[in-house]
Amino acid sequence: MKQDLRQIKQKLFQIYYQNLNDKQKEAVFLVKGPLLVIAGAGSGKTTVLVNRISHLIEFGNAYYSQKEISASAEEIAVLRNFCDHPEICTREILKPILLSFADDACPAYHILAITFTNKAAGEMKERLRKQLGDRADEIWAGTFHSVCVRLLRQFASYTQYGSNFLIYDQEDCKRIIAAKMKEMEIDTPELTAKYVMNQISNAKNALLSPKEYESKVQNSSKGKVVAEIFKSYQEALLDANAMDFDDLIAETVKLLRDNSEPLTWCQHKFRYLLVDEYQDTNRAQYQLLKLIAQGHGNIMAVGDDDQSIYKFRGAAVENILNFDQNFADTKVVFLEQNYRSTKNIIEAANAVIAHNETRRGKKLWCAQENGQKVMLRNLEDQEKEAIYIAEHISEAVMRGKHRYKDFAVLYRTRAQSNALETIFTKSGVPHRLLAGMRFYEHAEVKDIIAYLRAIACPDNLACLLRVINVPKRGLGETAIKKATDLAEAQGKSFFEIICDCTSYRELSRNSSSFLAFTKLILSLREYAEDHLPSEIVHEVIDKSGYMDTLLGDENEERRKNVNELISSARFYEERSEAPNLEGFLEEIALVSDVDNYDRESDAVVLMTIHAAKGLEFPVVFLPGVEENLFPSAQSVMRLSDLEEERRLFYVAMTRAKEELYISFCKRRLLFGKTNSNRVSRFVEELPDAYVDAEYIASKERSLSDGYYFGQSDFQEFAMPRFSQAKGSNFSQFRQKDVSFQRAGSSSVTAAATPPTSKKSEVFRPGERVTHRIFGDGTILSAKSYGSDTLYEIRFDKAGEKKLMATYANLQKAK
DNA sequence: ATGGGGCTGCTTTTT
DNA sequence: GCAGCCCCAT
Repeated sequence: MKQDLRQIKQKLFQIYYQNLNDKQKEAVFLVKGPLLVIAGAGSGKTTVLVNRISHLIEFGNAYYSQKEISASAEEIAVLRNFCDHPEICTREILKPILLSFADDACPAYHILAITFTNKAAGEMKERLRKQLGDRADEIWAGTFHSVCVRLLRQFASYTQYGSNFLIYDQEDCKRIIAAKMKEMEIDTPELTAKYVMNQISNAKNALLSPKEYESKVQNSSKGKVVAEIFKSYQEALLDANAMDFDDLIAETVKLLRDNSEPLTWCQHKFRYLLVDEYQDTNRAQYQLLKLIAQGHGNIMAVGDDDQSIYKFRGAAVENILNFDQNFADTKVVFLEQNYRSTKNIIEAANAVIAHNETRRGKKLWCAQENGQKVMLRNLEDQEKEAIYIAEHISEAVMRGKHRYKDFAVLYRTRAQSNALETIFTKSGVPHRLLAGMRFYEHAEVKDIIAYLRAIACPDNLACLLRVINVPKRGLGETAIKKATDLAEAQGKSFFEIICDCTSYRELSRNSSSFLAFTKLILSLREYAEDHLPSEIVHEVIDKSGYMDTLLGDENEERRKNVNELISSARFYEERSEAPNLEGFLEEIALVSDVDNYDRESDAVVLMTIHAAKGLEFPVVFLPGVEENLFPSAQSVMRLSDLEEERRLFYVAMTRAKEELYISFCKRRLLFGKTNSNRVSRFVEELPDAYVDAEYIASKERSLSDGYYFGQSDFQEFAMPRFSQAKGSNFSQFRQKDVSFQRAGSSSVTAAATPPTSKKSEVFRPGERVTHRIFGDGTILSAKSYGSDTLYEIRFDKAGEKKLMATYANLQKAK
């Protein structure tokens, strides 16, 4: 009987979550102990995370609980009846019953959910709020960095830092490193600030202190120099009471590793851990999770080893590959059903990623129809490629098949966006370029923020130095050097010294400039005491003289960005209970970008593949799929790098829901040089069965100079693009590609012989014709354009169109 | 102290 | 092809 009741309980939970598939349910029900969820692209992992959290809060371990359940025979009969008739079970009916099975339900404030982006955290909170109401706000949901900041401020007394420490971004850090290197007179050309910064970041990810790092690199002269820079860099940060992004994690690990009180606090506070995008965690982040999960072991990691594309930033794929070794008694659930894409796309992506050796091994499947094959296209150069994409989009929009916002163009490097943007603008295709530059990285924005920081903490040298001569106040390098030297010698802060500059003979020459600056900062600080952040920004621009640098037509973009900053301050003020400058600065330190991807606006999206991770689009274009570009030239030397490129390609492919267009060029202008690259090896890995390799090499008649009309005409001259598909299969395409390689760049066009396009038949007004895409129609007019003819045709279904005869490929209607 | 001119060197970047 | 850096002339 008991056994029976347990089965009934489980069956009822199965019904309650009938919108999830079996694997997803498994990931929701297995709440105790370590769980690894390998979630393929488009497999509904956010749904799983959200449902798991609300399940934890409402039912705890109810599903697998061995807890005694008491029920009368009557009650059991009722429940059994529900089991037999799932169709009558609404969630409202089931919920009170299931609540009576709850075991060890977990209050929301005992749950820690970690994501990688603020956006992901926001989306998760949003969905949780829908399911749980206000309770959702008690969940600790945030990025690794924001969670660490919270802990570090709370337990600052255990660290070397004050609780109001600053967070330096990469640019701040690079400046400091570059300055230190200059100071140390390092002139080894291969030791760039960038390289050193990377080394230091790696060391911090490996939780090495400057000292430990030094002893590790004893037998490398380069390493020894880096160790020196690392040491003085770390001292500079500590002096300024500042941490870089890597410190936020590493310092938290140290805090919990070396102090039992904060550790115990965390372990009691966070009874359940959930980590999203686990494949992107680094070694320090793993250590952090390990520390917190120690004891209860309730950690759930969701991720996809095949989508690990941030190794260059320190992500350790091993974390997800070895999760079951790192956490004892791990259960693993594979989410392999893809709800996003059609079969051809999924199968093609599966085939490509199967070439990777270092992976768990997973095969996506989908219940959707085959859909269109993956379209492959070869073009002359990046401009023709961009025109091809623009045209295709225009035509599809014109035919009413898609809207602009259904399209995404994803590329490997940002440099590729130029050609695309230019052509899109010329041809009137509405588009938005994503992440051109991150908002908070614009110099004008950073300048103003530095002012704000200088106001909030006038003893912070870096902020003062950034703004002391912006706009120009006649305080150059030498004047500043004198003041910093004095500060050091006197054991006073830089700000104190320059306030008191009349007392020092060395500073007398610049004393009026120094005083003007200190007066400015002091008055701004006074102003800040009783004004809102947005007002302070205004005041800063007004009183500092920064306004002058924003005037004029050429500075429109800068003005826009400053206004954007003011808007974000206002936005912060609206949401915050007690808005103040410190709060605003805290918020923007960990938010790199105003999330400006507006799904609603009807425009084609252009972005890097990295930026597209996690997103999906009905139609995806992947331009520039060529050797040396994708995979990038630097990545082909090492297998692990090449495999990361393949994962990137896999991520790109799996963004597409319905249609995927891959293209590559015969010639490509990159870094001011024209190259001829072979088609990417990844394309060769696509099985013929899923690919439509229409190969219209130099038959870019449509793309020849004569074709390209101005903005408004452009969309009118539609033409079928895939009319030559018959008879050109993929293998054939490969052969042609080889011959092109041998021919060299001079005879590119010659080697790539187009399929012969026979001269079109001539039609007269009134005649019935058939078009491959638009179907049957009647010719309205025929005008001669040089050697070609422009038809006006009224199609029965597609409406009136203007088409050029040679491109339209019209047939006499039957 | 500052601005212009030549030189280099270049992926990807959730925080 | 262009941005960011360094050096030199003002």
